[in-house]
Amino acid sequence: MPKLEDVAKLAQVSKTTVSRVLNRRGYLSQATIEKVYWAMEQLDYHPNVVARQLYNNKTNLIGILLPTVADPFFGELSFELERQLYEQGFKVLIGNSMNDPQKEANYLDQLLIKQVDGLIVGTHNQGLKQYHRQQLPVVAIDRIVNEDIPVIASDNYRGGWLATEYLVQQGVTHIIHTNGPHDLATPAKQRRTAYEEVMQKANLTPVTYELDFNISPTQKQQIFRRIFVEHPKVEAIFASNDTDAILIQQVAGELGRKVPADLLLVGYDGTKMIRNLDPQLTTVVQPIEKMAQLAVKILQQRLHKQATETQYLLPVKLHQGQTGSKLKTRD
Amino acid sequence: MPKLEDVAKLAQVSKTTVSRVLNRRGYLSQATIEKVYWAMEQLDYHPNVVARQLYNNKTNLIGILLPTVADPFFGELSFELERQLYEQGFKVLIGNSMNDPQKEANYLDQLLIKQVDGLIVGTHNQGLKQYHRQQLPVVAIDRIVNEDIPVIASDNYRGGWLATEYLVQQGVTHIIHTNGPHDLATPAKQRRTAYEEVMQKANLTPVTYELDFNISPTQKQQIFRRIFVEHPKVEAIFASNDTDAILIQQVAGELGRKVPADLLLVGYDGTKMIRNLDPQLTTVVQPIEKMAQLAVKILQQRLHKQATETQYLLPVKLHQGQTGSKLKTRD
DNA sequence: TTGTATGCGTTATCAA
DNA sequence: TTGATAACGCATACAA
Repeated sequence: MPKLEDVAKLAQVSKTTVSRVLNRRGYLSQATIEKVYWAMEQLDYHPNVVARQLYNNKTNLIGILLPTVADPFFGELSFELERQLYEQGFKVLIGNSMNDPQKEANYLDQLLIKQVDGLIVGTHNQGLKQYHRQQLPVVAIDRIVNEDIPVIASDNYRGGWLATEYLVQQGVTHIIHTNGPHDLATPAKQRRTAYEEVMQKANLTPVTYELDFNISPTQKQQIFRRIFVEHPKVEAIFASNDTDAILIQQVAGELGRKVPADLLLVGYDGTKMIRNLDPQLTTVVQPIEKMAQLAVKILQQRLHKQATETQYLLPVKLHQGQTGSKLKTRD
Repeated sequence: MPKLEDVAKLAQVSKTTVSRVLNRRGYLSQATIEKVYWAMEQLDYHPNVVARQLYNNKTNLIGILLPTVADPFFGELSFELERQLYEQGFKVLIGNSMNDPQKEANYLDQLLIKQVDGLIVGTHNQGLKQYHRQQLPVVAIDRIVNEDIPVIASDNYRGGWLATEYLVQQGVTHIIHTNGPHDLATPAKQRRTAYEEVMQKANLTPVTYELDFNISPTQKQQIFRRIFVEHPKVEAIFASNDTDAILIQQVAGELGRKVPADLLLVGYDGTKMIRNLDPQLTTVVQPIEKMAQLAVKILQQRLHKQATETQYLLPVKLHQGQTGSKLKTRD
């Protein structure tokens, strides 16, 4: 690999001059500029990024820490984040904690130790005090990590409200909700809060099933079967994500209940992937692209030591497919 | 951020000694070792990775270049690759070319320029001679890039054979196949070859629809509708991937054809995501995890300048769901 | 307009 | 068993 010095020698100038040409700094005569470019081309020279990183004490690397990528929501989120960051000139180091606190801690150690300039986290596990150590700029997505870390989320309360209200308006009364474990500090809990409030306002009894994050689809199916056993009168289910909704639809099918005739179903997330695969699923759509966009913007502010809010809420909307209503919806 | 020198000062030894303790090299008295560890702890010292990279001329970074992550196959592949690489002590830089040659070239420039120690590529665009420049170790997955780059793929011919043969055995005769553009040098073309050979052997007429990679789901649906218009007698479709299969199923439904009663359907890929979402889909399962594993193993060999084969073929199997046969399959 | 010398944080060589 | 020093490749302050 040729280095600055080789170019300098070939162009018969000093390293400094080459560096200047490279970074377009200071005064330079057109003649030398051309000489240097010529030499760089001859040698197929490319600046050594690592050396630059050492000098600038910056890596231009952003770490992304997500619980999983198997869930389409996080898959799409990670994709969008990566795209946005790339456009801003950053490279991305991705870590999937797989909902494993140990694995998350490992990744974090790896990333923190001066490898990344900033961090975007969407992991569940809290208590990671290391986050705000070392002045490392951090932004959280959809997760509350820490007091002084800005959180980007969509309006989960509004999403839960929209979904539940929509079901209530369909005239059904036995509406069940599935959600994550209640001991987790995630904004997604507000979907449940909204669900319960809407239910109570309508004089209905809220019933929430809590599902652990790291259980297999098979185990989930078993829990969903239990819903129908324990609540045979169930008329509608508001699932906390689309994959669960689809699993529920299958389980319902097995048990002889057709959606939406015998069971109304509303999911959550509205990823492109699911909407391509199952466009008829009624679901609350999170603005994933905008969330990623905003996360990157806020991270930039942090990187430039600008002040930021502590929370950002993005609007959601209800995608009315066919699973949430017995009435024929307009096409 | 504390550096080696700070630790040295606090422990009252030289930088060299601290470095020795850090890397367990050379002779050291127990007393100094403990002194140094104590100092490192005091300062919460972590070695500067970038400085190490500069000295060693190695980044421990592997680039992954994939055409898209929206397709579950590549999504799962990228996830598995990342997991395997992480376990081997590598960090991963991911680039999604989005099937855009320009974007791929950009990513490549970024990655090649001495930022990554190796590359795993699964992109479509060939003619990228830069790949084998600079001795950079490269491994290709599911794509033929270049003579001297090892290719990891599953047995696409066998997969196409399994799918087509299975459909032929169902007694149907009008079997249509969808595949990517024929001018692309991908192993996936062998699915088509196998399809055509099996059809001809059975005295049936092969019909293949070619779909561009970067067209929208909506456009794809239109093409699929055309299949039913142009071939009203179609009894079965062997799609080149699962998402297409699912889109076809939807289009068929719209047109009043039920799967499998009025149309047999076999997909390709068998990702966990799709099998969770739609377990009844009959499909050819690619061993994604094993492919990732092997890719990383071969890359390691290349990194250590060991010889490698030029091609590696992994076995596939047919997942018999319910969409590929009118007969009731055993549960 | 261009060049010299120094430092970024680490590791290795050689000497003590 | 330990320490001084050079080197990795680049970019800047300062000098010319």
